[in-house]
Amino acid sequence: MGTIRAGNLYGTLEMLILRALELCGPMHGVGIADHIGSRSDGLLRVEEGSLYPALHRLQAKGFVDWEWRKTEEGKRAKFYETTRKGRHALSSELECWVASTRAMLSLLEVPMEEVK
Amino acid sequence: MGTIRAGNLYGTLEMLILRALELCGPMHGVGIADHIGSRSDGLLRVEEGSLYPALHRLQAKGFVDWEWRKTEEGKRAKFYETTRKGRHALSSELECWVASTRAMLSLLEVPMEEVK
DNA sequence: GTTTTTAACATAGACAGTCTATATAGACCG
DNA sequence: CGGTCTATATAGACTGTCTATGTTAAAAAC
Repeated sequence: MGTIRAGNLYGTLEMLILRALELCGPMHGVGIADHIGSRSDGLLRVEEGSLYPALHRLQAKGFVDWEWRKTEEGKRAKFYETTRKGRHALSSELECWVASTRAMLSLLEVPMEEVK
Repeated sequence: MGTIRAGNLYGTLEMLILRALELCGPMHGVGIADHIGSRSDGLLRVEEGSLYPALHRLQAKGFVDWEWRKTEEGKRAKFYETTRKGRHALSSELECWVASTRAMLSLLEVPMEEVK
């Protein structure tokens, strides 16, 4: 059971990005993708073709801001951070996701030991 | 926070159906949808336009069988049940979903109390 | 200081699974 | 027999992902 099948991020990517920014502070696109990939042991992989459209949607909704900065290697990159509005949206989306995940775990009768 | 937003079932519906059949025995389409809806307190709602295509996909893959029977109200309905192949597929899909959910919970830093 | 390589951003197009809306068939009822 | 209800069915829109490819600017190599 190596990598997750396609479509498994569906509907959760914007939330993952917002939360990563909220928890870790400003990051650039590739940094966010790396963060998600490595902190999930490569289980959750974010492709560039999903990442940038998601970042643009978040920006269009006013959930993130960005500015050009330099990475540690000296490359220019857009560093994103959440806005107040974005954190607000994240909070309710997260609540909603947790509720539906709880419902799924109950419906599927997954023992809690397997989740913890 | 009433009903879950659109798209939240994405990628999990076939698993939900298979698991419902595995746990509760043969059911017909509407029965499955009702089961999922009521057992999640209306949080997870399966629309007919999602349900039947999913059932057809499951059948095409050989994961379910069906036969005409009568409901308690005497209406004819297709009663579905899982095949051996379907239970096998369910088991690995479930394992995969649990793993990615665990990764999400960790990434999002959701306290376990909120899930249990 | 010119060329090559690389990191980061970007986008077009395919695809899959959901949703909305509508349609059909059979059973029961008056 | 016409009306209503239950269950199944499907067309078409929409959304968010993926694959594949392209662009830009800075660093590295020479």
